[in-house]
Amino acid sequence: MLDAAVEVLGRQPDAKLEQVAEAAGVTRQTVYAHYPSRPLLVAAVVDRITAEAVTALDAAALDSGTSTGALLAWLEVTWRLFDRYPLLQHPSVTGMDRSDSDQHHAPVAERLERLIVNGQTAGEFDRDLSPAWLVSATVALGHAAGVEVAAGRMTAEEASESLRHSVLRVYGAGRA
Amino acid sequence: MLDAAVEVLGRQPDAKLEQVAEAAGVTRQTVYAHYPSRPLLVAAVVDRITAEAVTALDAAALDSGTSTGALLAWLEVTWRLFDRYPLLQHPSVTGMDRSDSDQHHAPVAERLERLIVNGQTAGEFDRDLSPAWLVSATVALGHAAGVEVAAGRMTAEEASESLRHSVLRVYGAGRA
DNA sequence: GGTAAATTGGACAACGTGTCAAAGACAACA
DNA sequence: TGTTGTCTTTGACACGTTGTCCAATTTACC
Repeated sequence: MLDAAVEVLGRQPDAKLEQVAEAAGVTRQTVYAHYPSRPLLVAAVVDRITAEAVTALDAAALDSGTSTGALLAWLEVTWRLFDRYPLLQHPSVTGMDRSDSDQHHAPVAERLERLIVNGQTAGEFDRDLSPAWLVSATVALGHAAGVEVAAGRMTAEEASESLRHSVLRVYGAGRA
Repeated sequence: MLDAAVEVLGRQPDAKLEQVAEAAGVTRQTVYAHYPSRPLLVAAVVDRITAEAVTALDAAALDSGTSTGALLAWLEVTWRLFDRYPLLQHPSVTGMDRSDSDQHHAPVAERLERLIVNGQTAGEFDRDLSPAWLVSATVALGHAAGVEVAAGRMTAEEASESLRHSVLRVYGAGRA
């Protein structure tokens, strides 16, 4: 049933609980029996997607090779997920950060922060922006790229390229 | 009465129409008489704020001096507005972009795009990222900085500094 | 003063969320 | 076979917000 929720809410974040229930082959009240409120359900969905992301991320071996390579791999993996699950761009998730839970997608951000620190101490990335800010900036730029694509103002390739380019610049990477 | 709406919704984007009406000294139905739906009302509010922004922007004489200076001035002005009106960070406005109206806050983005083009042709900014993307990236970074402050993870000064630093890097400015 | 406009008050439908209680299904266990 | 406990279903309902309608009333203008 979480599967159904991931399927429905992942693609259509505004779907009503009734539709989730229907997709799961159950009743609305049964959904409530498992997840007391909508936000809690969404949180569970995000957790599941996060787990998927972590798997993909760890398969990408971020700790080997250059930090720049790892960064690009991270962008590649998360970029794919963002376009598979529009939910991740949706306010109900984006806005979730500041209120109660940073813990949900934390593992993903954590891996990024780790590779940033590696890159900074290795001298690959510039050291005068804090890792925490760079994480936020990276996510923000990825979000922007996704919006451009969704709005039809850029192709997925253009956006992806601009994103890589921009992020590398913010990190102060790629200078001799 | 638009004044009241700006006051209330600008600071508290989730405020109910009743509160807007109360602040305006009228009834809920009277609000509906002027603005048929909530989205239309917030659109009007955004328009008003945009006008305020344009005034401030034009007072800053963006077309004189270096493009870098103009960029920093643009950031300064919009940064101030973003923190005076949390509504601008709210989903109802942020999400408004992609659906129906880009025209509302367009003048602000347009001025940024213009100075980007100036900077690029003058060789002050790098030319291999499109102005349109740089606009989106700038707004996204500004948004991220605002969120960091709102979440208490950075002070307004730290965020503002990181924002300036990051934006300049994305633009490819500040290199010998 | 009289007319047209705007405002008010009250009531109401629609919609989604969340709650509750009672009946039904189904397994495990004796 | 019967019983117990859990999970699901069904139907109903409260609640809050948005949006609509209308008759009565105030306001403003000529």
